[in-house]
Amino acid sequence: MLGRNLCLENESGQRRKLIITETEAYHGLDDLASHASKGKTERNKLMFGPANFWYLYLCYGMHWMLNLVTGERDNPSAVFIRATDEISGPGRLTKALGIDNRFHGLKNSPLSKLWLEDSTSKPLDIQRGPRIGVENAGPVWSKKAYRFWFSKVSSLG
DNA sequence: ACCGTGATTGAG
DNA sequence: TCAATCACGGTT
Repeated sequence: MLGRNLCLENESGQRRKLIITETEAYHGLDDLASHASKGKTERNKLMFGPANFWYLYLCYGMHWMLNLVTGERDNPSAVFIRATDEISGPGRLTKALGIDNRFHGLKNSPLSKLWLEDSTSKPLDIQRGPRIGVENAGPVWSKKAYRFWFSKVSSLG
């Protein structure tokens, strides 16, 4: 997903496309940093469904967090979108784009007005490191280098 | 370092 | 019921 475009269509039919520059992986039932690690609940049940659906949840009562379910049914993995070009921070991203729980459970598709597509740019310098804000996920999972980002792109014209 | 803010969760 | 938690962001 890094380097791909996050695309949004508003009520007027205008489209906005931003390059995804930072993501985090949340990897299955074992991942103590993942909502899914405690089993299926009302909030996270979407993660246990098929891949390619948006998973939104409210964090700290204020910030909508945008994820894409990536694991197939009963394999609750997801990718958390933390930043794009122009917008840093997962909460600021959704706020800037007007993304909230209206997209929760919708498919990654233009029909949902929120979707991914290939970009004309490719990341040149992908880096990885520990995920943010998961210090309480235990000594192993809090340190996994499951955050990915880049700063340079090559334009394919 | 601290706190706003409110849904979610599991315990009782 | 209820208290603790929380994949953040802005301010001290």
